[in-house]
Amino acid sequence: MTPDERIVQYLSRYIKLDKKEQHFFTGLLENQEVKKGTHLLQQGEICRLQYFVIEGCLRTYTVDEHGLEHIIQFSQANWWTSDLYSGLTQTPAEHSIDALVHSSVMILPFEKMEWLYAEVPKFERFFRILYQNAIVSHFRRTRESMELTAEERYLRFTERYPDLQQLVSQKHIASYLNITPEFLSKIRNKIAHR
Amino acid sequence: MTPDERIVQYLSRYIKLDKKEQHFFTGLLENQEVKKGTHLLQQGEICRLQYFVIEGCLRTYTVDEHGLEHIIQFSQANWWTSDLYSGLTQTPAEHSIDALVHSSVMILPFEKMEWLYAEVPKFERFFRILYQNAIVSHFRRTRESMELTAEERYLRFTERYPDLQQLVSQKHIASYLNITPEFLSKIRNKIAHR
DNA sequence: TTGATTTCTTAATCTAGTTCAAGTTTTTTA
DNA sequence: TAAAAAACTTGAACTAGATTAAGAAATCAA
Repeated sequence: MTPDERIVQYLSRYIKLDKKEQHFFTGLLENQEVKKGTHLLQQGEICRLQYFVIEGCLRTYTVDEHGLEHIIQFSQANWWTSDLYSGLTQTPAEHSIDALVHSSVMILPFEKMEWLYAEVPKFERFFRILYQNAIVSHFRRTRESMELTAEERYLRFTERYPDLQQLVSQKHIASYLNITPEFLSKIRNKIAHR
Repeated sequence: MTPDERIVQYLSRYIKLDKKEQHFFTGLLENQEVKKGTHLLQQGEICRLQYFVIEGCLRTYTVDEHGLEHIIQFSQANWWTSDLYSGLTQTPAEHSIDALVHSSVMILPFEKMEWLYAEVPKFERFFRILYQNAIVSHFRRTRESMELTAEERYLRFTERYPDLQQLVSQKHIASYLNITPEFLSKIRNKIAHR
């Protein structure tokens, strides 16, 4: 399947588009192959693009004032990512985005969004549903960060994303869980000897 | 202004509705006066209603397995709240909602949503924008919980919500910041003597 | 393929924030 | 308006997780 076909199939879970609408949409997109380590967005830049992952894995992260990286989100196949606030307001991004493995992404520029909504209002519905689901995930993450210990969060992570566990380094998982790599190592050791 | 007028005025920031559309929308709503302490949703129930705060303040929180409360969100005037996942899937709610002070809310039932979207598609746009903004806030909260110390989070909170600081108890602010009331008390003492 | 770099592990020491407990102030209720 | 309940404060003891450091294992680059 081509990337165009992949994203259209993905959309069909949420909205039904006719051929003309599909074509209009895919006409706004560009496919990009992204090598491992490539930066798609740097903190401080203005975010002009939204990324839809066809395959591979991206990370969205910030670097705090002590130089520590904090991974806010991993984005695997069929996930969208960008710095939404920066993209909407055209102000400098708080987040950086890069590829953790070789990836294939579709690019949808923010500047095309109002045109898309005007031409195919079904995309208002699509993004309404997409964002609705994203909010549910964010609530869950906030809840789990408040209720669970580091070990519990790690176990949830391995259950929820068994594939990610293989794909990305422990250092990155630790960053996502908001603990140090050293402490994650101890947690894993403890779990293994149980 | 009546509650109907208030919510219509609020909507006009995002979408332009004619009289007929306004009327259709307000016809789906009910106004409710909520006394301090009233439970609008209990963890475990199925969430059937969405609340829009006209005035007052609600809290959305969970109770963990140790019986500790964690406040996920405060909702003041012009904020929406509900347990979105429960409402969308009609499964038991993870969150509870109650009123921290006497409040006035508009109620929009989940079961009316598809009808609303069908009759007035502009509401797809409205909720798309609403959810978009909510995601921006969630990202910011996640980032701050990862990057900042308890004291820094408290200072941000007081800057961002100076009014809430007056309105709700320190116990609740501590819960929102994910620290104990004792530790918040110490932070405040430290700040005061500086 | 080897040397360099990065990642992971282990252990000692440290600290931000928790827990427990007791006293004080404020708010609620009858 | 008095008494009960809830919220806030303070301090001592504790702990989950951080920091530092050094070695081992894995990965990468030439």
